[in-house]
Amino acid sequence: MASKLSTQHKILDAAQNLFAETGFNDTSLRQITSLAEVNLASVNYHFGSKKELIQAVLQRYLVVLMPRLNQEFTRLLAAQQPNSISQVLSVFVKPLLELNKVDENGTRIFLQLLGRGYTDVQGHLRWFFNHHYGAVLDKLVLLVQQACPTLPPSELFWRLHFSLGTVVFTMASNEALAEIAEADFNENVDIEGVILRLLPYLSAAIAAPVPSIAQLSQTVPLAAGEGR
Amino acid sequence: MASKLSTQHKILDAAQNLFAETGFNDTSLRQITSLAEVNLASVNYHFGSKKELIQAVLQRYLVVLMPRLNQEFTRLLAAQQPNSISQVLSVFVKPLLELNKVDENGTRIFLQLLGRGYTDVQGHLRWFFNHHYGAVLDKLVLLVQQACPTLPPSELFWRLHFSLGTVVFTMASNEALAEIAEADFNENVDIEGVILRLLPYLSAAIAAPVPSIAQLSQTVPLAAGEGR
DNA sequence: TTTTAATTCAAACGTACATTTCAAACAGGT
DNA sequence: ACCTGTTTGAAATGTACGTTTGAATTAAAA
Repeated sequence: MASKLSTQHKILDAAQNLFAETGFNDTSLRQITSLAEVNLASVNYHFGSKKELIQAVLQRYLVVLMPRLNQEFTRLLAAQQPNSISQVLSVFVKPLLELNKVDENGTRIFLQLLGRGYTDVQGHLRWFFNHHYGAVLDKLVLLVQQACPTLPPSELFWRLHFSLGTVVFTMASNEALAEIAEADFNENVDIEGVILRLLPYLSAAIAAPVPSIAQLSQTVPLAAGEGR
Repeated sequence: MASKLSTQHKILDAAQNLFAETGFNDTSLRQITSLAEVNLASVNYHFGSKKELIQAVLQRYLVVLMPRLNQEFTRLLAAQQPNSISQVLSVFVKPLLELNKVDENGTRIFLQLLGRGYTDVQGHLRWFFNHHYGAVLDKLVLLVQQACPTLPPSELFWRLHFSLGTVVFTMASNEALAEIAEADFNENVDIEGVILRLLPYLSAAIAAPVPSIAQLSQTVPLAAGEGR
């Protein structure tokens, strides 16, 4: 402990925590450098710009997580019989929790950052992500398709994004949620506990039956032209 | 068409669209007033501050939506036999779509604003919301409890927040998702379509079976002390 | 018409931001 | 010790922000 960290490392540590908590645009370089106890100019010296700092913060986790996920996906794809949706989602757990080796609270921080990347207006992040790791995600889509062969591709697309929303939002408000859960239900709720609760929820959600139009209009008797 | 709108109305219309698209903090009063074609100072004259403008934008929808939801919840609670989770979630659809009478695209805009309220750092919004409409949400919790009597209260708590995350995140990134869906699947993805897709997903998710510890460690053979 | 209040307007205020600059401090190799 | 390239430091640049001000304009009341 208390080992001498490089300026770059101190910046990355401070930046990730502030980014996760406040978002990318609402965190200033002044907040980062003052928390990191480094000079303001050192961010631009070491990373070039705020934009590149954001990418560097994410990259630190992505270079660990994505090869691990890729390896797991490849293993599952090689199986003879198709995997269940529950099996597919389960392979996320270990690689995600191993991010705690990159940094204390790494799992939570990374997932929060991921959420920020989607909700904040950061077009460069989406490009950065898809460009570097699009192939890995294609394997995931393929696995889910095999697990849920009756699901139309567009429905699968939406449900995967619904699920991303579940995870990302949960991690973003993790602190508040854990407090309430602890106060109201006397429950120990660390990040691993939340992830394990997510699995059955997401499995059932992704594999939910697709109702026909007829079934829909039965439960939701909505006249056409409801809008103005 | 082309009717003379009041300055306040023009500000609200411009503000809601920019807020929904870019977020609260990343939208400046200068963008708003220039889109509304009014003077910069008129925002502070009519609404007092940017913070109060944000609340006014949301309030325009909440005063329509929440009494409608309250009425639906009360009706369901009066039923003799408990309602299914699908029935409970279905009552959201009509009130939400009726927001299109408040403003063209009102449903989409309101849900996006709701998402922004949770992901942007806007503590005053969370207080504002819970303080004014907390009682309505309590009825929802009661209805879901009745629909899923085997679900432990703590699990229900988590799943409702998971579901909130799904909706909020989906709406926050609605634009990007709709673009991709249109490009990849040639699908018309209006807000009603997304809502109807959410219903079976959320119904199955909330009512998912709760796996025992034994079942969990079977699918996820994770050694204790995986983190640092 | 005159008076009075409500609204709009251009301009400025003070603050915070990302980024740049250039001199000072530091490092390792010779 | 001396040089050389790397890193840090304090200060300044220019831009954008929310908010305030006070005069000009409009609309309504008397």
